[in-house]
Amino acid sequence: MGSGKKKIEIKKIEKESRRMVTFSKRRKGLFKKADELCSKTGAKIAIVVISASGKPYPYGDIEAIDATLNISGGGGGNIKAYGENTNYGTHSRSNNMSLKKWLNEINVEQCHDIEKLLILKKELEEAKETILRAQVESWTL
Amino acid sequence: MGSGKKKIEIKKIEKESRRMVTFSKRRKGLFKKADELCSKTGAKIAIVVISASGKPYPYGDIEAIDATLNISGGGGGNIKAYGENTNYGTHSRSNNMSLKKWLNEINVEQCHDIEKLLILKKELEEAKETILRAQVESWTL
DNA sequence: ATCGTCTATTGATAGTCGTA
DNA sequence: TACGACTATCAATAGACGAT
Repeated sequence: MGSGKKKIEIKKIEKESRRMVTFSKRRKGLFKKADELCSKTGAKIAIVVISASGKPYPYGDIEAIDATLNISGGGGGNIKAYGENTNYGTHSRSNNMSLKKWLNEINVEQCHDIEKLLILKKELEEAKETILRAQVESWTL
Repeated sequence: MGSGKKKIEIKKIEKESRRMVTFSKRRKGLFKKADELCSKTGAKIAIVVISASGKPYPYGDIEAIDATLNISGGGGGNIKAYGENTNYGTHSRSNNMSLKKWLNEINVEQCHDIEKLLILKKELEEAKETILRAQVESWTL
């Protein structure tokens, strides 16, 4: 049997493989939490998680994010997300490249379709709650 | 004594006051989860939660998001986040108004210093290990 | 009211094993 | 190698209460 959860460790996980497993599990859990918060309170949530290896995992409407980036058009922007301090270097890329393209470029050789399928699957599952959602939409936003 | 957690209800919470309480608690929980995921796996996370009343609660670097929106400049953009289905209407606002300004306008009476301190504290803790690069541009709300 | 605290109860997950 | 399932164990939290 598994030994269950141990005490919470704030420290970073050393082993690469185990860290990936934890990342996968917790990312899933985080998105689920977002689902619940959304469903129960009618909140709108958008999340972007970037793995330690630099792979992006968006939650929410990718198209909208992408569209906004496209609207942004030219101009370089500093990429900054939680966990990346101002003084420790921000990675910049051209705004011309949309997030969508970026996703495609980076994920070519790694899990790309799987992720899309998972997202699609999630959306399908969400569809079951569409009625509730519609109700939620009409709240106040 | 409290009756503890009941079974999870996917339904929206009816009562206004109770919904706000739940929103507050769960938003806090969501951010904590993000903290843990970030600390343990070195992931970069950016989140924007918009309450049912339309109040934004960002997690991550607000400045970067704001900057990007500013770069975006003119042009209206559709605000779309999870929980808002494509077919059920997208809420739009002018991109001319930066997120920051929007935050100021809306959160004048409610934005707490505690939140800022927590974020700062988090960033300081993270700074110790920040080597990995994030690559998220920002994204809209 | 709005918030923090407490507690019963549910939910999330670290580690292990099985499968592809 | 990687993912899925399982399960012991810890974490999150709904509701009640008290403080502000």
